[in-house]
Amino acid sequence: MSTIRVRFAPSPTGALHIGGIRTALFNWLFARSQGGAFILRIEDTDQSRSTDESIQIILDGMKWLGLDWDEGPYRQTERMDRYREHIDGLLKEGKAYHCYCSPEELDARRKAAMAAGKPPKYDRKCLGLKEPVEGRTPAVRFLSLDEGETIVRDLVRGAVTFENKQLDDLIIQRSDGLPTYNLAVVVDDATMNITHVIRGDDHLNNTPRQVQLYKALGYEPPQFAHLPMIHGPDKTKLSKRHGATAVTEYQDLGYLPEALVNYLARLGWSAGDQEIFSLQELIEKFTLENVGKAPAVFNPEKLLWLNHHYIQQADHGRIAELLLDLLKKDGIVAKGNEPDGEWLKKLVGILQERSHTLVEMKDSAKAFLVEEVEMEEKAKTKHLKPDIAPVLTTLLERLKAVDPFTHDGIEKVFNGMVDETGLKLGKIAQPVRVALTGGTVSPGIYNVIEVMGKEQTMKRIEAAVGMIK
RNA sequence: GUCCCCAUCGUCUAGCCCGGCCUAGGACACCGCCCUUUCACGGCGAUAACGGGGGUUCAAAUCCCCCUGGGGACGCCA
Repeated sequence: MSTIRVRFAPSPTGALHIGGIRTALFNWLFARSQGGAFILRIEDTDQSRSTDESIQIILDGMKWLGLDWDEGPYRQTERMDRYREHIDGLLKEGKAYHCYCSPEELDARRKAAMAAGKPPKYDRKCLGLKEPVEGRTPAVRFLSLDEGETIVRDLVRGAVTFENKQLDDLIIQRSDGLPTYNLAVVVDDATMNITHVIRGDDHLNNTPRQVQLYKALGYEPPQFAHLPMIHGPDKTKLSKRHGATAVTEYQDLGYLPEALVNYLARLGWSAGDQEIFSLQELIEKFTLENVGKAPAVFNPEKLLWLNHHYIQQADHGRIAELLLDLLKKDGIVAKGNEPDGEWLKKLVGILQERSHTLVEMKDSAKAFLVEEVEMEEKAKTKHLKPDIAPVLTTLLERLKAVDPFTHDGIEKVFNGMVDETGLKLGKIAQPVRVALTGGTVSPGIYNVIEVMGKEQTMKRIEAAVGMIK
């Protein structure tokens, strides 16, 4: 039994897309669950669109999500000799031929065919050519079968039959001498001994041609598994116009990698009723049999719910570090002037359960870190009225005496105030909340006071009383 | 237009392969109630789906056919 080898083969032409990383995840999960190898290969044969920066984005994204690879990253541009050999071989055996048609001519003929209701297939104009065409560098086309049918046995879809006459002679080498995707992918998968090609559904139509190429080249085709697409709310292929689709965007939006992984895993795959999976559980439970066939609409709300879940679960220290990064990025915390680590953990502790993202947490944390609170006008006029000033002043006095300055002691002071004044707790708590945080929304007021500390609490309540007068 | 794929709550899905246990289960969202010092969290509850038509069968969400609908591919992109 040969070992299982799978690969993720992105093209470095921009952001690392949600759909792409989902494909990577499924490949990775399959490899890890089967004890196979996961190979990373960069498909950069299109030199006009590939960039090193994009490669870095791919590597960073995969590392962030914890998808480690066993081999690579290989780059196709480093394997040109291999492609050339294969192409020359096909040429020699008459399984490929030179084509001198220009892209413009081809485009015109393709459109004409479509308009006439015919399959937009290459007309083999150059097939019988004996002499080179003057002044043109040829591309190379693969001579495909025009009779019979090619059957793709797909692990998620079953047998898919294509009539060979529908398939045209695809270009395997550009006129600039570089191989095209269809050739490079076949040569690489064959020579890298890839056993399972797991990729997006949008490649299903390429598969019969690739199968023919494998055979023409004398290779055994691998097993195929085509994953359903991820759609936007309008049920079309997920793309930029649907909003955040890049992995880095989710990172910036304050999502935890385990939330994204968990969410993506459940898009097109399931294991009974289970919703929450650790990476380890995913590895244990992942099978291609449980991959669905229908496309899935990307649902940001559910991702948000998962992110909230993982923020609750996460270690306070880890969240504190991530939070600190965001705080610095926003200039709320200056470099060299970081808050105490233990204190920050306490802050995380009270912010955690109401934060769905790290960015949300950062916004709530701001009031605890700035020198001067920004007062929301509406909150101020509603809660900081003259009649509350004496209450705040009394409260201030009593709070001053609380020692240790912790939740329970603070609570006693408030309860005492409620008993004496006959006011409802909310009537006292809200003004204090506004005084301390500048707004009407925050964690429990005793927690806020404790974490803010005696000094800041005094200062801010005093300032509020001053503001009222 | 041609080819290919797909079809269960608004969304992700379980069930389908091996028909009966399905009065179709779970989750997100939404709505209601409870908890409550605000906002959340949490708890409880409700609404909500087998696209249509034909078969096959004692019995179909499950098997077959057609229709419809949706998607994808049709590049010297990957």
